[in-house]
Amino acid sequence: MNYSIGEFSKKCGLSIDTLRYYEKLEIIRSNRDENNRRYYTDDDFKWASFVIRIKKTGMSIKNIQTYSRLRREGTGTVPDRLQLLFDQLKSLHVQQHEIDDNIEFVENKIQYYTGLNAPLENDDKSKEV
Amino acid sequence: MNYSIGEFSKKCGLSIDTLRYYEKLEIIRSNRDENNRRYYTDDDFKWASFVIRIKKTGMSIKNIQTYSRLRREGTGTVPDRLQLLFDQLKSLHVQQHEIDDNIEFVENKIQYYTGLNAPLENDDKSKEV
DNA sequence: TGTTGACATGGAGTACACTCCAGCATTTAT
DNA sequence: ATAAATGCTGGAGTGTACTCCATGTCAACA
Repeated sequence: MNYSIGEFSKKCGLSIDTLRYYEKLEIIRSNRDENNRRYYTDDDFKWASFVIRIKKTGMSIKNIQTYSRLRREGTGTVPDRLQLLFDQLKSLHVQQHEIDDNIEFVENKIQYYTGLNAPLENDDKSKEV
Repeated sequence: MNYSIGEFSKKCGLSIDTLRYYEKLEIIRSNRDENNRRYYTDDDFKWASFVIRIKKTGMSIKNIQTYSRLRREGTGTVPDRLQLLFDQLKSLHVQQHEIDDNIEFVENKIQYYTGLNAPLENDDKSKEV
């Protein structure tokens, strides 16, 4: 099954402009028909789905670009790709702890404002934050 | 204790440019001496510390701007400020779940590549992502 | 007295990740 | 046959949150 850029855009959820942008960055490449129009295959869809999913994890476009290049270079680059994934995983674990901290902070602030706890900063209401 | 912008920058960790930028946005205001030079007080430092901390939770500059305005308007705006905090808390909980999902996804991908599990997508190694 | 050095302002530039547009070609529906 | 829709390219514009720069003022020190 082949898809025009419009069809593929609807299928994968990326805008037409984003697809062209990713192609310029060599992240999601397309094929061309006899009129120079892009078309995409089901394999392209699988790859696009992965790109979208890894992007959702917060991987930067630059790293996704690197990952895409490595993938094009073949199976010999699997260790390099794994490194990118490990880096991403590390970053996610860091974020996870930061989020926990942030939740604690905002909850404390809310408790301060709702008066369930003693004030956290000072007693001068005119200077409260 | 009063601080020049350079001293305050070192004390709070925001660059001089960022302090001036935040002042333009009316987030962290300064006082001026007889030569029109900014100076900051210890109360300003408390407020700046809060701004920096809430920013770390991912609150947008726009919402921090709103929060700052509400604070200037007095204690009557506490419910509005609480609303901003509750919104932020909600956003953090959403992020927390997304991060968990993302960690699961990346871990699975790593397991796929390290061959500890059956392939997750297809068996054609030439098409792997 | 002269030269640092910190500070002032307004405005331009940066990075990221798109998003939009002008101008043109081709395709599809009536 | 023609109008609307879809596609093409290169390049400009957007939003967020700063960051940098040119130019100028002012005070302190050698």
